[in-house]
Amino acid sequence: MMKTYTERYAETLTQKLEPSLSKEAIISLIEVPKHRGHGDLAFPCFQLAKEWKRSPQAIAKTLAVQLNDPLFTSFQAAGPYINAFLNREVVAQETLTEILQKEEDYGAHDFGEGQVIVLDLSSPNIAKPFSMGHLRSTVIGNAIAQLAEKCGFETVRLNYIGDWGTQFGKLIAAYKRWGNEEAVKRAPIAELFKLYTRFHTEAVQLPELEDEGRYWFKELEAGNEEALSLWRWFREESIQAFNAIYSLLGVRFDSLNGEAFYNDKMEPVVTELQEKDLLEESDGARVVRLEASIPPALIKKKDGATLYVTRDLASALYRKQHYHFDYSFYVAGNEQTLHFNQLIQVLKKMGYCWAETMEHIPFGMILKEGKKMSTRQGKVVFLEQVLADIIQQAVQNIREKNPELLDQERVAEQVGVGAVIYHDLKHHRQNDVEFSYDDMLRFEGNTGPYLQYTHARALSILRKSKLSKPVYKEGATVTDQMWELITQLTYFPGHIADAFEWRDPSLLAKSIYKIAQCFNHYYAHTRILVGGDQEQKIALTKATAIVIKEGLRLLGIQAPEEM
RNA sequence: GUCCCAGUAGCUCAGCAGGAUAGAGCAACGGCCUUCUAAGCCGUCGGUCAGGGGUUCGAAUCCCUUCUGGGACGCCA
Repeated sequence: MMKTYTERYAETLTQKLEPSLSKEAIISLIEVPKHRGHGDLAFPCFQLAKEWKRSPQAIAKTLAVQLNDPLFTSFQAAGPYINAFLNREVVAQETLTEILQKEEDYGAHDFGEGQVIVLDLSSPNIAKPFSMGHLRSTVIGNAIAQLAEKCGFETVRLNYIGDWGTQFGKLIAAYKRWGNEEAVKRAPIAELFKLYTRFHTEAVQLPELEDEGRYWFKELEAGNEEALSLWRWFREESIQAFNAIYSLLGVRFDSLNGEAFYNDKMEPVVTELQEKDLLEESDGARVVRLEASIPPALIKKKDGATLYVTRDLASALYRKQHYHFDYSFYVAGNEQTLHFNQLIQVLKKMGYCWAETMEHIPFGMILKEGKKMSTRQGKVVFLEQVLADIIQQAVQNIREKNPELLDQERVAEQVGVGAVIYHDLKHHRQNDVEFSYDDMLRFEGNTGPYLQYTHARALSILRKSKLSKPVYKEGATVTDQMWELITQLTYFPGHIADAFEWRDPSLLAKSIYKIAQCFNHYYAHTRILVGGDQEQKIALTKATAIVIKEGLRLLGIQAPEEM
């Protein structure tokens, strides 16, 4: 692990610098040079220069010759830096042995042991299409959950389905006017969405439609059997359709408790707020006032109906009670930042200090031509369609490139889905992502299929070699290209911890991409099954395959053995 | 109007708890399949890091400001 090498370097330096700089200070100063010629680790001498009132160049020069550590082959002064060069043979041996021994456990941490994280992710709305935005929440949330598990946490994945609200009144009204059972059964989401949008377009001309919608929602809340059974039916059909998507994406949930589940849990919260004297009246609505910098949280409408925050308060309390979480993550869009701030603040005012452990994990929107995709303008893109198209593209590629491949459909699915997931996760979580079909249908360069392809080729070599359990023995020449790759492999465990700490799967995506890139450089220039040092070369290939596969798994992407 | 976020190569994005020559992918152009899968590899082209101030030995990175784009701002979720 590179961190330990940094520590080793720091220890060596500490012996010479002890009174002026502590080991911790030295560790934080050490950096990985951008350019290979500058070695593996660098120590800048600017701080010492200040303290010792000598030029950093002079300090580097005198200090470099005093350093000595068998783990390093040399310490070179280069201007104001002391560049350390690791002993490649030793590091290669240590790292590859560790990977080959631990296999998919390589990169695991234990700092989360004994702690529970609940994650709120995906949360699609029934009767609305599963959009690219929900994809982000699903895929980012799932990757963070996997990372958490890799760090020792126990996780609970919650899908807080949007299965209640005035839109169901509208939907029932629309169904009763224009609906058709067969059509809904055939394509539930598309059909329900059609009804929903038709309701909105026709309501412009026919204002009484709105009243119908309100009427049916009231009936629904009052427990009208006809309304309830339609609601249950819509919900079931939608969930089944969502499940098809989830199974393609390889995401499972521990709970599907949606908004409706909390219907009977909100009144107690309102009562509690009242008892704690936190509710105030404002323009007929009931609100909780927060710090001046945050607008008050609306708990009840003028007409007494509850609101988003109310429901989330109820769900937060329920989740704490039910799962005893140590952390609670909400993977939801950037635009909901204010809402989650309010939620957490209200809980704190209620005296629940565990609200501190709740965290909104925001992500950027998917844009089309630089603008938000809006349902109204029909700009929304159905994930189902995207997945179908992309899998089709993968089928075509396989036919062209590897027609003898067995199990083509399954591999096409893995590749297509991998492309979609990776395309999403490679971007920094909080940045908006420009939606581009062309980009997603591209399987070259920094893409999921590139990583899968690299892995498949590595396995292909391993299949051809007769060594099933290669061992890396010291003594092989570590070439520059091998070294580049090995260095990247040493970073992997640290990158996993970083990705978890920053709640950002893109850090892991970058790490694997870099590994794959280095392997491809190496592979293109070295014949692995020919010539000397064969076992070492095979060991390196195997270690690379293990790490890429595990990295992809953490992102929620499968790694086919052939493609 | 108030508050947040972003502006880096033609396009999509990295780099941003300050550090040595600003990086990928795509697109364009030119190479590499008689030997481990060409979904690959190698090379060329391409940047006043939005503009202006400041802090610092040193700024794409931190602070201020202007411009541009986006989002959030009480009865939707």
